[in-house]
Amino acid sequence: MPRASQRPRLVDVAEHAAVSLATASRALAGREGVSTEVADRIRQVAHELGYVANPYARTLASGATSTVGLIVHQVDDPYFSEIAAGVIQLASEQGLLVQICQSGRDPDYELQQLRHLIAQRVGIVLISGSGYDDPRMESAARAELAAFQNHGGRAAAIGRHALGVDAVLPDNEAGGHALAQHLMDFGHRRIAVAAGSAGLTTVADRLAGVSSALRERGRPTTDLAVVHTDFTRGGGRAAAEQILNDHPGTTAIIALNDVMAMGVLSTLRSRRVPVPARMSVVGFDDVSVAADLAPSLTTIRLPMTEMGRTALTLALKPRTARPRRRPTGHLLVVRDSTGPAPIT
Amino acid sequence: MPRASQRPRLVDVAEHAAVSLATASRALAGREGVSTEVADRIRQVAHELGYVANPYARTLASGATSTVGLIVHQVDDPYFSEIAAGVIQLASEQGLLVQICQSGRDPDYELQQLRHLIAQRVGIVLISGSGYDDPRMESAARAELAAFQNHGGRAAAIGRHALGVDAVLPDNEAGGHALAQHLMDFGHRRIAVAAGSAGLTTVADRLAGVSSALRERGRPTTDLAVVHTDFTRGGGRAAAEQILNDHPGTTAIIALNDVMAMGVLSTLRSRRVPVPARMSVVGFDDVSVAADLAPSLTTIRLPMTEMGRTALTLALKPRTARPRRRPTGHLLVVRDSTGPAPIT
DNA sequence: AGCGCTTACGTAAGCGCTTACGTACCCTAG
DNA sequence: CTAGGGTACGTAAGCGCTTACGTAAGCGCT
Repeated sequence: MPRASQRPRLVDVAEHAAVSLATASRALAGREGVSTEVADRIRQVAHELGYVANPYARTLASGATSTVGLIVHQVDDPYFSEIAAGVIQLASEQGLLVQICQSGRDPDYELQQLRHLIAQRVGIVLISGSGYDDPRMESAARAELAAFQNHGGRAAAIGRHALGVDAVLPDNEAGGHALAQHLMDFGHRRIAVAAGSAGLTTVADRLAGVSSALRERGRPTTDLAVVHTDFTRGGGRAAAEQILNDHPGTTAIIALNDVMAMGVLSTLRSRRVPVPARMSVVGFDDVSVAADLAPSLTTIRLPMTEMGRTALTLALKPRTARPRRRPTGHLLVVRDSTGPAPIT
Repeated sequence: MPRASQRPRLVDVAEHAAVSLATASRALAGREGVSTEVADRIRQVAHELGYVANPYARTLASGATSTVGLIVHQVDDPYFSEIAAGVIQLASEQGLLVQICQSGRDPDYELQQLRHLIAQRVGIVLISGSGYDDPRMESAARAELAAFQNHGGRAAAIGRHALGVDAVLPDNEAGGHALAQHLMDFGHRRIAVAAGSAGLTTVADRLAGVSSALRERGRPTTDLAVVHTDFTRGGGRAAAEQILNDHPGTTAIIALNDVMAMGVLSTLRSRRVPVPARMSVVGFDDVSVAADLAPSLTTIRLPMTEMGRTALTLALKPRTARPRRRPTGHLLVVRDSTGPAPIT
C-alpha cells in the first residue's frame, strides 16, 4: 500500500538538503546545534517542498501538543461565542488550533467533555461558564484538571473559580452592585431579579452585589424578589412571567445576564409592559446585540473577547505555584431600557 | 526519561488481558477476527484501566483522523455561531472533535486557514461563508480541496457552491424573491438594498431574487437602489446612512442578512426614522436575536444549526462521483419591522 | 490420512516525527 | 604534538498505535 499521505515528509526535506533527519528536525524547530548556512538551506528546501510537519507524528514523538481545547456551554450563546472568538484569534496568531466542546450547561456532560478533551491529548484546556456553589459539584472536574496539569497539561478557567487553575474573573459582585445602584438612583424600590440557576457561583456573586447595594441604602431585602430559572432566553421569559404574576409592584428587573434580559424584554413586549416607562430592565455582560435590542439594554460590559485571549495567555505562560487570578474590568453601560421609576 | 503520558496504553490492556497487541487493537476497534469472549474480556480490561486510545498514535498509524475542521468568518457572528453549534453537536454525537478557524472574511486568510487545517491532517473540512462570483477567486481553495479529497479527505461547504465539494445550499434567490414580494404587497415602490460586498455569490443570488420579483410585477429596476458595504453590523449602518442620504424616497430597506439589518435598524433609530411607520426593514437568515430586535425583524428563516449538521452528515458519507447539493428550506417570517408603505 | 479452507490469534513492520547518544572534526592549551 | 573540550552533524531508538502477513488449530471433505 502506498503512503497514506502524499505530503512531503521530513525525510524528503532531509534528503533534498543532503542532511540527516535529526539535523533537519533541529533546523526546523529552530534548535541549536546547526550551523546557520545549513539551517537556512534546510528551511529553504522545506519551503520549496511545501513541507508542514505532521502534528500527529510530532506530538507522538515529543508529547507536546499544539491544540487547545475550549469548553463552553453553547457556542451560539453570544457570551460564549465572543469568548470563543477571542480564544481562536490568539490561538491562530500562535499557530495553535482550537477544539471546541459544548457542555450544554450540564455539569455531567461537561465533565465528560473535559475527559474527552484530555483523552484527546490536548495540551491546553480552557473552561468557561459558571462554577457551582457546592464545591463537591466541582471536585471531579477539579481532580481531572489537577491530574491533567500534573502530566504537563495547562489549564485556565474563564469566569469561574474554585477549579484550582488559573482564572480570568470578572468582578460579578461589583457589577451587580453597580446595576442595583443605577436602578435605585432612578428611584426604583421594588426590584426583581431574573436569576440563572440557583447554585451557580456567577448567580450568587452577582446577586450578592445587588443585595449589598440595597443594604448600603438601608433597603429591606424584602424589596428584592429573586426568581431562579436559567441563563437562557427562555429562562428570562419564564422569570419575567413569574415576576409579573407574583410580584406586581415591581418596577425594575435585573436579569443576571443579557441573554436572560432578552427573554425578559420579549415577555414584557408581549405583555404590553412599556420599557422603561413601566418597567426598567438591565442585563449583564453587554453582548454585542445588547445595543440593538428593543429597547437597547442597560447592562454591565464585560470584555469577553479579551477574557478569552487572556485565559489562553495565562495558560501559555509557565505554571505558577499558586493559580493566578486575572480580574477583568467591567463598566456600567446605560442605554434605553432603564429610566425613572414610574410614579404610582 | 519517563513516558510523557501516564495514561494506560494499548500494551497495558493487552498484557492485562493476556493477549497480543494486535488482538487488543482489533477487539477495541470492533473488527472481526476476535472471538466474542476474548473481545469482551479485552473491552472489560480496557474499561477498568480507563484506557482511551491516543488519537495521535492512532492517526499516525492508520492515517484516518477523527477531527473535523470548520472554517467560519467569525464565530461571534450569530449566523456562523449557529452553524458551528450544529456542527459541534453532531460531531460530539459521533465522537469527533471540531477545530474551528476564523477567516475574518478575508479570502487570502481563509485560504491560509484552509491550508493550515489540511496540514494539520484533519479528516474533514467544512467551509462556510459566501463564495465569489469570480471563479478565479475560488480556484485556489478549489484546488486545495480537490487535492485534499484525492488524498482521502472529505469536505463540504455550507451556503457556498462552486468549490467542487458537497454543499448544503439555501435558496438565496427564492428568499430574496419572497422578501421583495412581501414588501411590494405592502405597497412599497422605492426599495433599497443594503448588500454585502459585491462579488459574493450570496449577495448576487439574493439580489437576483429581489430583482426578479420586481420584474415580475413590471417594476423598473431603477426603483431599486443597491448599496454594497459588507455583511457586518457596521456595514449595515453605513449602507443605511448612504441610502438615507442618496435615496430619499426609499420606504423599505432589504438588508441581505440579519446582522446588516441590525446595523440598518441602529442607524434608523439614531436618525429617528420610525420603523416600520416611515421605513420597513427586512433581513435574511433569522438569527436567533432577530425576534428581539427593535422592532422585531421580518426576515427569511434559514435553518443554520441544521445546515451545520447536514454538512457534516454529507462529509461523513462516502464520496460520490459528482458533488452533492442539499437544498435547505427557507421561510418568510413576518414580524414588526415591516408594514404598509407610508402614504406620501 | 491428507488436503485445503476458515477462524483466531501472534509477530513485526511501519506511520513521521523527536531526541539521547555517538562520532568526526576543529580549536585551543599545556 | 597530544590531550581535552566544544561544535556540527549522524545514528538509531523510540512515541503508541494499526495492519499485512504468518501460523497453528479446527473443520469438513475426498
